[in-house]
Amino acid sequence: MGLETAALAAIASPRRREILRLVWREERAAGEIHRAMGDVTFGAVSQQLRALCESGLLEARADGRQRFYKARREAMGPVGELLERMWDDALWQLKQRAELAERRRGPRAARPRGSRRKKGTA
Amino acid sequence: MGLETAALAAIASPRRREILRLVWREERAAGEIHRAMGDVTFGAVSQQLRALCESGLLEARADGRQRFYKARREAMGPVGELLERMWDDALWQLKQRAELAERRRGPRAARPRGSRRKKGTA
DNA sequence: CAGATATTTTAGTTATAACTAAATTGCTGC
DNA sequence: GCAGCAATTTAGTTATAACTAAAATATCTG
Repeated sequence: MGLETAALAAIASPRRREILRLVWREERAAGEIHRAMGDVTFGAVSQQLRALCESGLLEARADGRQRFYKARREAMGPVGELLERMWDDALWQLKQRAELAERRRGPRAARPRGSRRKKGTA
Repeated sequence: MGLETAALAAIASPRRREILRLVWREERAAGEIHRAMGDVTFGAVSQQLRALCESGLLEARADGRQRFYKARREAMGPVGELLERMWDDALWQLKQRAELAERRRGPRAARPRGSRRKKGTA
């Protein structure tokens, strides 16, 4: 099997790189991942987890009310090696941190304006 | 020197990958690159060339009214090796082609609405 | 200088990614 | 069943990337 384009898209985003690093060697529950990331809502993390699953880069396992995620390293091919090299590189770590800090000033407000629909009451 | 984040962003985009491939081993004029790509305006190509230069992945050389671009392979580190492996992979090539075709149905219309300003006549 | 050619730049548009807050779903234990 | 926690989903927002068409810039040629 060759290289996955999904893997390239994944590693282009600091946020997704952060998730991948957390679940690279051992599975973690969604909430645990969220807590480890800070400054982003649970919902946002859940969305990224779904995207990563759908492109085959993560696998999920349900246990009780928790869901455990783990990287599918074999699906990433050479891109995986690249990631590992990155994480071992001290200089790189600084850069990644800086980029994440920038991203935190991204889409911010999204303040609610109208009333919320109730789906079940139609 | 370590890995450049810019390189990751570059290889995540099929369009920029295409440009990089064209100027990987030998320099090419902007127009030549544009003609080789098809289905995109010269302006769009020029913008991508600028972005790639600014992130240090290409170098430019002016000669008469032409501008020649060439990849700065040494700035890409391990990402460069990854790209080379991709281009040698037949399966990958099919995928890349498909993705470019999709991207061609991206931002399309941009039809003009108002009159254009004339900068020099103020 | 006028015209042709090569490229860049600008202004505006569309599509999309990433996000938030709130609602919803699913499981557990009382 | 209902309260409570974990996680997901939804609807709407903001920021941004990629693009087009037109205008501008620069260089060469007669």
